[in-house]
Amino acid sequence: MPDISVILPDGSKRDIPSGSTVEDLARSIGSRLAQAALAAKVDGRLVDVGHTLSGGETVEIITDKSPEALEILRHSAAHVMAEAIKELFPEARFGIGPAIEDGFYYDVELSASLTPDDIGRIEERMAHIVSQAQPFDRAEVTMPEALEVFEEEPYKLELINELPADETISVYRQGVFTDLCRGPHIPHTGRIGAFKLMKLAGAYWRGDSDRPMLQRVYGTAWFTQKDLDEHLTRIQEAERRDHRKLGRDLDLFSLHEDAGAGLPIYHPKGARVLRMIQEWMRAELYRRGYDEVITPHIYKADVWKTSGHWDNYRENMYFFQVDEGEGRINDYGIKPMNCPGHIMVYKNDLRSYRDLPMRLFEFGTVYRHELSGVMHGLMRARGFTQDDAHIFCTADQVHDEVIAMLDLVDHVNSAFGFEYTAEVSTRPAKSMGSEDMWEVATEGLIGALKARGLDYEINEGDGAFYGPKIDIKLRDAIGRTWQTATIQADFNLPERFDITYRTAENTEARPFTLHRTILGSMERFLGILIEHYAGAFPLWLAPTQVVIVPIADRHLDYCASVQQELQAVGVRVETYAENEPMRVKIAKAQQQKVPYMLVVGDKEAEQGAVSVRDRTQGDLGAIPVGEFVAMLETTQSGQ
RNA sequence: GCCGACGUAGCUCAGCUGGUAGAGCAACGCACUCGUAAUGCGUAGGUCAGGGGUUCGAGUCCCCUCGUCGGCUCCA
Repeated sequence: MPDISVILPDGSKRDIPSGSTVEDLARSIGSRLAQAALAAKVDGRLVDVGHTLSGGETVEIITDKSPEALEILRHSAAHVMAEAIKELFPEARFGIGPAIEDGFYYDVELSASLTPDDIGRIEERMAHIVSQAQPFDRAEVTMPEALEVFEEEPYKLELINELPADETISVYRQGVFTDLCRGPHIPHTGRIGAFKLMKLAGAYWRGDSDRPMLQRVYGTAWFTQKDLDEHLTRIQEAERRDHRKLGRDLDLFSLHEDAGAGLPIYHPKGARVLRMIQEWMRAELYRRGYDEVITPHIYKADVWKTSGHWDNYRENMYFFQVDEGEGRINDYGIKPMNCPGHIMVYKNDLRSYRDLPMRLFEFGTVYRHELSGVMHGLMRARGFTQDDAHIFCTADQVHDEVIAMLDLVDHVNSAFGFEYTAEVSTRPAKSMGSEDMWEVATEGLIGALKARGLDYEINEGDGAFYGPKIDIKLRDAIGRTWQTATIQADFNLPERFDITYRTAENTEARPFTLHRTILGSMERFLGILIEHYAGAFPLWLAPTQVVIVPIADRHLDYCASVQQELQAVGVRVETYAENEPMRVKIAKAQQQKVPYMLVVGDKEAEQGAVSVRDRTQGDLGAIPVGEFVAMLETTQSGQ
């Protein structure tokens, strides 16, 4: 048989007999590689190890070391789960079952709801299937054949019917389960080293709330038990950091059924942290040419009619009626956004190009009636405070304004130790504003990102109908991403409220409006910070920075004088004066994640000193009070 | 809003197939006055989320509402 040759990733050529598969190639290179081969990338396209090579391709063997490997494994695990479900529930009809970050899921339609017991049974079946090392068999079929194979699978039929008529349709079979699938898959089910089913949820078919709701089973899969264990440990770590739990343990905030869902109530310590962030932010904004405004929480409905909220956002708003006397009844709406107030400030006077850019900011508390199922502690609430600002500027100022915002984003994120990425969303199908405006605004955004050397992804057509936007996603201490800052151009409001300015040529022009938040919502940002720091706020944010721990009652007087001395220089300090052994007080302060504990006994009282205990480093020994204050100042100025 | 699970003391949880509610921590009181992560003893604390129903009897079974959790959808 004549040889063909393929190119390996290192650029070398390798001759193999014609008709060889990827597996044959791997074996010809080495038996270890043949053992390790999971799939391959042929000319950049992922294929199974059973794929027949035709010669001339560039071939990269995928092993469990490859970046694509886990995704392939998890996709295969989804098929194994589907097989198990089909064995247990023959009436099951299948939707889709992709690999996702950290795992996979499969959507199925069943006559009855799955229970946690069922999950256990499915896992057992899966373990059995894995132990059998069932091969994944690939076959290519024509459209009519595919329609026949899946005649009892309405969801699969829907997917097939949407494929282009000339598409090669591949199906994969292992055991009793056959799936419409592009592949590739691992060679056989035995390669799934470790898996676990994680949770059950409802999911609309194709994400459409008008279509049937299927049952979604989530799982995770890894090459080794060790990897799975580490994954489970990471989940535990995330639970340990959960801001809802820490918020209670650290006495930061609470949520009350009686008060209403999604309405966080801040306790003194939570309020203190929030105010620290706001004060810091406010100083930063003044420095950057912003002016603070304060606007009402409610407006007459007419305002919301003008702004468009009445027509487009009403179901998310709280409206109420007020009897103003003599039978006059007015509708009022609670603000879900701060724009109208800021616009009114702008509109209050004639504006000239000399006034621009005008940067108005507000810590504006807004209320949105979010769907009942979406609330999540501080991260998703119905009442929250945005660090909101609107910049009114001319077209040619957009670029510099956006650069300034990105600069602020960078400053803020690095102050808290976050890395971040940017995404640009462009014009959607349904949108307003001229092509020209979109062009200018989108270029302004992208140009600014480039000027700052920030990498970004583009979400084509994902912008708001009123303008393009940049979203900033930050990455916390354990690698999770959160959306916080958003920078949006808005063509809608200037139009609706008919705001203008006088140009240098004494003509009337419409300003550009840029809407932006840097922290997003204070609630969400605080929640992210709590989880990022696992509750151990850095010194400058810690609600209590120092706890004084007297050893015995006779030291209380001295404690009071130390406390006064610290308070005098603005240190947030408490004394644990209750009648407990000192070990207990230290344990409590550690649990409260207080940065410094000052142990005070006979020795310290005599010498005018304090024994400093750092929450992470432990006992640092005794130093004079003045020295401790200097130490705090040094640490704090690092911020 | 939709699917599923859940809601017992301030917190974490126990309470089997219906028979009149329990622990640890926290709180309060007393004793101990203590040297770097939890002193001992005692006391008090619950309309078992709320409402309705089934039953001789409901924390336990059924229905509704509210809330929480995990997803979906939404995120002008």
